[in-house]
Amino acid sequence: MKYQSAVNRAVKKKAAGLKAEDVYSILTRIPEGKITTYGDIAKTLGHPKSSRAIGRILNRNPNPIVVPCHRVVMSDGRIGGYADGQDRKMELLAKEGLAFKSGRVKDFEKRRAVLKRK
DNA sequence: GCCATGGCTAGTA
DNA sequence: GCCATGGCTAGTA
Repeated sequence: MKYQSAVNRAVKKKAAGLKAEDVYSILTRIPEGKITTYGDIAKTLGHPKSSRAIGRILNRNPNPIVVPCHRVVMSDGRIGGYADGQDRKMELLAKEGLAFKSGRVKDFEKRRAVLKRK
């Protein structure tokens, strides 16, 4: 996969510039009891294909106290990852009033926050 | 290469 | 399931 990575690099170079700070900034405005998705954050920041990169950024969340990254789940309502484990993530969400059904957030659509850039 | 994703398709029941 | 994506780091030279 040599040719592909060359192509990828070219494409990446064009798109570049996803700031961790912008990601955290959006997160701090998601209220308790609401959630969003990796993809929604990516789109809001103008990088519709960078959902996975968002996950990587959240993984190194420097300050879990002020940045509630447990409120970010997958696009299909599944829990998604968490540095301290999925169980911990669900525990926190439950505490904020969320419920789960077969591995997914219950009433997923109703729980989605509307994101605004800055 | 690895990954806290997502979207789309084939293939089963 | 498959694979494109993009940010990042370990590990080689």
